[in-house]
Amino acid sequence: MKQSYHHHNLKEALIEEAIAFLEKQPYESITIRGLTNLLKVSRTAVYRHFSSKEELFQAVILRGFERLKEKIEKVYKNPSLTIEEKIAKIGESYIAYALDFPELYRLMFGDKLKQLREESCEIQNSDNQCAFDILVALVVDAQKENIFVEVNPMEQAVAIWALIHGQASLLIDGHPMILEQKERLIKTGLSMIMKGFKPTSTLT
Amino acid sequence: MKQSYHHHNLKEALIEEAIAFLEKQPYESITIRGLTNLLKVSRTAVYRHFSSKEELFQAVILRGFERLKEKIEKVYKNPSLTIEEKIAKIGESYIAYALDFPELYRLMFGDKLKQLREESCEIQNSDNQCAFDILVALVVDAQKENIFVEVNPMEQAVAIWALIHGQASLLIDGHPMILEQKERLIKTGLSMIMKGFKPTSTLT
DNA sequence: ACCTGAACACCGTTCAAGT
DNA sequence: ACCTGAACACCGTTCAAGT
Repeated sequence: MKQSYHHHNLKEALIEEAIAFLEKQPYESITIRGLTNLLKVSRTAVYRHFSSKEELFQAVILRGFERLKEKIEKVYKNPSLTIEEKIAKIGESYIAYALDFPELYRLMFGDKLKQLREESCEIQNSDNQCAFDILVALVVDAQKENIFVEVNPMEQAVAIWALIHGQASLLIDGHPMILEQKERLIKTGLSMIMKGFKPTSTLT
Repeated sequence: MKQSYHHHNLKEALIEEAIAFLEKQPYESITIRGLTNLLKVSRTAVYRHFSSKEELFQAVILRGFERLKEKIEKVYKNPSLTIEEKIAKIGESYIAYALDFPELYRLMFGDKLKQLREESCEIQNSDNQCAFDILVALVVDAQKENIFVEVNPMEQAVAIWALIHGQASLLIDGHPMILEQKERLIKTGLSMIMKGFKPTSTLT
């Protein structure tokens, strides 16, 4: 079992352990010494797989985006859901993810190394989409069914993303009062999206 | 001139210099040695005014919130603006502030010491309001003039705040593409707020 | 209300030398 | 593909002793 680290598992084990650490302490206070001690390897072993602490956590961030994308994709590809339900459920899933892994989420959307974030889509299989691309596709669907007014889908997608991301951020880092009202806030946000983009609402 | 630091200005100078540093480098890479070298004081002089680096930056965060509040308050109290204009202009000002001082903004809304953030209102003069309170007041005004549907003003205020904050975050840390579309994104976000909350839009 | 200078514990990272 | 052990530069912070 310990032998396994000697062959091909250490890289993976480091990423998984780093994610586990992030659930208990912030990025800044995680040390390579602490990580390696827990994995029972030497501190220098990290440098066989990553050139620096930062590069290790780039891999962690990438993993975080992959998982978020999988979660969202699962909702998008669920054939039993209407488009309205998908929009609602993707928002909920997204926010749930942020609340489940707050420090990982902070790292993903913080400012530590954005170069990699731009790559993060191309790294994946060529038939895959970014989490954002899924949202854009959903907006296009909504426009086709006349649920959303027909403007540039990217703009609507970014606005929705900003709202959800903002809600997630405020729930994680904001005033405790906000967290108490979680359910109602999600509902209000959703109603803001739906009625705001609905073409029948344009009689002033 | 140098004498002034010996009397009462060092605390203030440290805060101002720290904010200036934040415009050029991230919080993590700012060192107390670098700060004090530039101010021509000894490294240990900081501890006459702050018990730690963290406490110094708590003061910086507080200053950041004060300035943001002033900026928003100025718009709110401008009698020549309609409520719609105020909503639009507060959003723009807020986002402009985040783009002008990205690292300060990250610090303000990151997770470094939220204890102080909860105090940040009470520390100010008793006749003052939080930036958020101003937004709530504006929402109440909008409800009175029938621009917004009458639900709990807090919920609408948080939803708006989340959207603006999310936009600011994505503009600062997101894909460069988003920054290029800044003007249109702000416009789309505003339209999402207005039409979404507008009571006349409720015919499905 | 500052100064100097030395020291401490703790980092990430490097290197030499092993298996 | 790991190990040990020593070392380096750089932190925040503390302390003793000054003015």
